[in-house]
Amino acid sequence: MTTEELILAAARKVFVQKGMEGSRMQEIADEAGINKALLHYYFRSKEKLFEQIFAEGLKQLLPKVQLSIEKSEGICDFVNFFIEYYLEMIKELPYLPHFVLHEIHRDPSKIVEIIKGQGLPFTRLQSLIDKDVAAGSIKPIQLEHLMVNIVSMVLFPVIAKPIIQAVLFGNNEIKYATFLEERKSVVIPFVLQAIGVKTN
Amino acid sequence: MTTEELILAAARKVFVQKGMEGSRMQEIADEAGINKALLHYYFRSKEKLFEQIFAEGLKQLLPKVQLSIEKSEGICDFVNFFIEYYLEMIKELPYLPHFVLHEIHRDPSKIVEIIKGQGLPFTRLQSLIDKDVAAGSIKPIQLEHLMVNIVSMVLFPVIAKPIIQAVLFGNNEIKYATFLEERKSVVIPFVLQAIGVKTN
DNA sequence: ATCTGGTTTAACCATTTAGTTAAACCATTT
DNA sequence: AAATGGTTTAACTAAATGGTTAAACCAGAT
Repeated sequence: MTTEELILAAARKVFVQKGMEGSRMQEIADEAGINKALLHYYFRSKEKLFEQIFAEGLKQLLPKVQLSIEKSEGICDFVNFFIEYYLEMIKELPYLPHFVLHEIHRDPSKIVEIIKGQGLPFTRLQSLIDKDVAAGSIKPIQLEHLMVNIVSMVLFPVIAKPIIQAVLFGNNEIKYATFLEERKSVVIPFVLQAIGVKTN
Repeated sequence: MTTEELILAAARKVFVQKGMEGSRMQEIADEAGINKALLHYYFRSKEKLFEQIFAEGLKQLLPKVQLSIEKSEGICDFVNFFIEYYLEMIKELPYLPHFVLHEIHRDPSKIVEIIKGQGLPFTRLQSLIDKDVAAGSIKPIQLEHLMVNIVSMVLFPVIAKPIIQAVLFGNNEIKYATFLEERKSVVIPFVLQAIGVKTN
């Protein structure tokens, strides 16, 4: 592992867990097992180092949408792919959503640049909905609300982990983990039923 | 307005917007129009002042659950009351959810104390569900998943405001505001349909 | 008027923290 | 083996920041 990769890995760990303002360059240096001055040698400033971690994080969060839309033949497919992908991702990177959301909240201007050129294929998704509505296989629903509903139900449970674990599961870590495991088999039917897909 | 209230109002504004780590005592003093030393005269430390704002914030977020459960005769009532209450609250305090979530994430031990003694009436809610399931008016669903689904769809849209506004509405503030206004009339039917309540 | 005691301020202190510098290190080339 | 040049370090600087202190302020009591 090169020094640069070492630094990035350490920065990722610290930044994602504590955020830009909660992180210290010294802590990142310690985590990487190097001198603090080396951080500045490889990445001029804290801001520059942070940008890299943040952009990388945001990019990991978005392409799932694109892929899910492209793979889908109908809205039902999309719901399945999308929820499955996202739940898979947060299992591996549970801190990512809160990190990205918090930093965007701190400086909303950062999205603009990164999202520019991403150009998600919402028109295709819209036509999938239109087709299914016309066929009478789902009830009419606004694309934006459907998207937000799904993303909410997938991401919020990890963003609010501490409070959910405390309020609903008496701070029992295992019960919370089980709960997360169940999400896939709960959220998919929940959404499908909500948009009026006939289930057996 | 007393000096103490002045400080609390300023601290609320700054802390809720920038979080504990992002806030400076000087900024709070400026916001309150007083000397920085006065903050320490009234509230010994940043930590103490913050605790007060945070506890107050968390308490504003929870009682809605209690009230909604107590007022409801069936799960359908609950869904209506709960969603309506929360959407009303975030209209007035849109920064609160992100603030509370972020600070809990930073130091999860804080919940434990505050939630202790809150004792939400989940057993009553469970019996409401059981009754409606037995009567065949709704499909079986786990209380915890239903709760999380609803809270997710209500709170996430404000937590993720910047990203939703950018990705879905081309950063058009008004379109986002309209979207939020529509949530009530979208989310309530969405949930009711999802749990199998017959709608006309 | 002046004494008293809570309130407010300006000036200060100690620590933390991002960032710099100059020297040391070390592999590769000559 | 001496020179070269990228890499790493220890020591340092400047600014920011939470917190303290001693004096000034000021309303109400004496």
